[in-house]
Parts: sequence; C-alpha cells; structure tokens
Amino acid sequence: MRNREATGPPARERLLAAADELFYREGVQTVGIDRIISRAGVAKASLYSNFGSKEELVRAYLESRHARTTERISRALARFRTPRERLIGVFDAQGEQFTDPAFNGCAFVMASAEAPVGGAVERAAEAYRDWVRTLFTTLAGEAGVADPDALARQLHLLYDGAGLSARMDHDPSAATTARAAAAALFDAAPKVQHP
Amino acid sequence: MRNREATGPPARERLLAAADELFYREGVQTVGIDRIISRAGVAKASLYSNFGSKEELVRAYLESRHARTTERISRALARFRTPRERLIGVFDAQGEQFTDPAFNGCAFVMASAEAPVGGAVERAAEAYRDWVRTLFTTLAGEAGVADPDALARQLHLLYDGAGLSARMDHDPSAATTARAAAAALFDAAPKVQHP
DNA sequence: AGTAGCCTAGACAGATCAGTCTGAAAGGAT
DNA sequence: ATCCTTTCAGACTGATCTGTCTAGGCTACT
Repeated sequence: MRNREATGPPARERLLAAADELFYREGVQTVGIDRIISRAGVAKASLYSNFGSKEELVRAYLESRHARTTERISRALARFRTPRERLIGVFDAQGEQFTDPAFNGCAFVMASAEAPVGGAVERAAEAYRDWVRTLFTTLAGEAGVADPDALARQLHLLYDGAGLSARMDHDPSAATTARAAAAALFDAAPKVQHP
Repeated sequence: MRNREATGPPARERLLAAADELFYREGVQTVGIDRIISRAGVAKASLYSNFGSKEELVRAYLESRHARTTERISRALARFRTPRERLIGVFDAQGEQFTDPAFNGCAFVMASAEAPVGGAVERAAEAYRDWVRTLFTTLAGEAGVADPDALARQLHLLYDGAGLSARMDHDPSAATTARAAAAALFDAAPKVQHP
C-alpha cells in the first residue's frame, strides 16, 4: 500500500474534492478534465482508472452533494422541538447555506441545466428531489396537517424558489422570505382533529 | 430590396427562430453555431454579419423571449377583472406555458446556469427578473396589500419554484399548486384599510 | 448593362474537448 | 532482490468548437 500520510489523501478523494469545487462553481460542462486533474494534482490516468469517465465523476460529485445536504439538514432539524418548528426550520437550514460565500445555487438544478436528458445527472436530481419532497411530506404529517402531500408540494416550490432567487438575485434573504411564506401556509392549512 | 415573398423571411429572422428553438431545447452551450445555421438554412457568414458573435445571438434570443413572455402574461391578465384575480392569474398564465410540449423550464434560468458570470446572459436574466418582481409588486399594491413588496417576493419564489418543478419533475400541475399557495398567501396578507 | 448589397457554400485556422497510451518512478509484499 | 500495484507526466488522437476568409450567385435599383 502507498504511504498515504506522506502524500495526503488518495487520488480518488482529491479528484472528488476538486470536482466538487470546480463543477459547482463553474458548471459541469464548462470545467474540463484538465482543470480537474490540475486542481487535484493527479495524473489524467488516475482519473480514468478511478472513475472511468467524466460522467461517472459528475455522478459521484452529485452523490456526495446529496449525502452532505441530507445530513446537514437532518442535523439542523434535530435542534428543533416541535413539529411546526422542524417543518419551517428547513428554510433556516437552507438559509445557512445561502450565507456561504461559495454558494452558487442548487447543484442539481445547475447540473441538470447543462446535462443531456436521460443521463446520470437527471437521475441524481430526481433522487434528491424525492428526498426533499418526502422530508416535507413527513414533517407536515407529523405536524398534524390534514393533507401533508399538498402542503409539501407548496413548500417544495418555496424551497426551490428560494434557492433560485438566492443565486440569481444574489439575495440570501430569500430564505427568510420563504420561511415567512411557509409559516403562513402552514398556519392556514387545515389540521387533523386532535384526539 | 430582396424578394422576401419568394425566399421567405430574411436571414436574421430565420437565425433567431432557429436559435430560439435549439437554444431553448438543448441549451445555449450545447448547441453550436453549425447546428444553428443548418437549422436556419443560412450561411455562417450571414450569422456573423447579422450578430457578430454567438454571445450576441444568445442575447438576442433571450431578448425575444423576454418580449414574448411579458406580452403573453400582460395579455392573459387583461382577461381578469378584479385585482385579486389578476395577481393570482399570473400563475394561470404560467400554467398555460407548462402544457406546451416544447416547455423546458425558464429560459433565463437555463441559460444562466450555462453562461459565465458577468456576461450578457446574466444581464438579460436580471432584466427579466426585475420585470416579474415589479409585476407582482404592482398587482399586490393594486389589490390593497399593505406591504406589496413583501408579498411580491413570496409570490416570486412560488413563480420560480413552479417553473423549476414543472421542468425537473415533469409536472405541469406545479402551476395549480403555486396558484393555491399564492391565493392562501394573498388572503392571509394584511390589507390597507379601505376608505 | 452595370453596380451595390446580401446571400450561399465551404475551406481554413486556432483552440479545446474527452479519452487512450507510453514510459518511468516509488513503495509494499514476497 | 524482484515483482506488483499505483501513481506520475505528458504526448497523442479524433472530434468539435468559434470565428475568419475566399469565391461566387442572385436581386433590385439606376
């Protein structure tokens, strides 16, 4: 085995880190293989022995984004006590992302806009969107909403719109706007009769 | 002057039509010059004598999208009588777009995701977003909302989210979801005291 | 008839892209 | 000491991209 303490993380991890930074900042189509390997400090052959193709590297990049985002939101929601706070707290967790100077919109939206239809990017975006939708639906149900799916769809629109506005308008306060709208929608939504 | 009845529209218009179709369906970065001129049936020199560069063609494409969208929405809103119907009717007009089989998301969002920052695409997107925001603000004010800007920001999130969801989830009903949420937000918003 | 203004077809240049391949260096295992 | 795996650096291929240029054709007006 190679001495990893002297040379740092193995090539695969350095490639993923470089891809995460460059793909997210400049786009998966714009950034070429040469930029990635130069940033990662590895040889081109290492990229292709580890990932096989650029599309597979993009897929791995989106998968790591998915895992990190779901973990971050889940951890942030654990702070809240009531179901209502957790439901609305999704937008607080989102807002913390917007203040990151590296924020550049939803990675799945951005990648999807560049990728061809029916590819790995589209499947990764679907998986992420399913997770968000299910999260809102579950939280709405736990908060006693009579039609959790209908409210979840509305909140998902706010979630998407906030991510888009934060990027395109350079306005991190989109999260607080979405949060206020989400609170109003939740409070106006019919609840199940309490036993 | 050239005989336009025999040869059809001049090269500039045919180029814009081809750009509108191909850029919107496949992306401004993916579609190359050769695809455009082949689709338009013109020579490459005609493209560069009319537009000067690809970026300028992209700019003209987005400008025509902007003009058509604003005109379509304005025309659709003229059908409604009350200010409340006009405010919520924006999402009806949006929903009619979603049922178009050629619909592929907001052209400005898609182009912005592919274009470099600080370019003509970003400026075109800003102009369009300003128009949408101003439209919502004006309609909210006419409908007696006490804080028209705050409600307009919320409705803009729904508008963006609906366009995104309609594309990424292949779900045209995002417009009706947004419409219902918009109605709930409007009805819950404080109004100015009526004279 | 002649001229001016668009137009077409396509070669060409220069850059960049994804992906393959060669050859060498370095450390662990046998 | 020798093999084996991983890695490195970079040349190379073939395709594609934007943009320029040449050469000639068609139409309208004078």
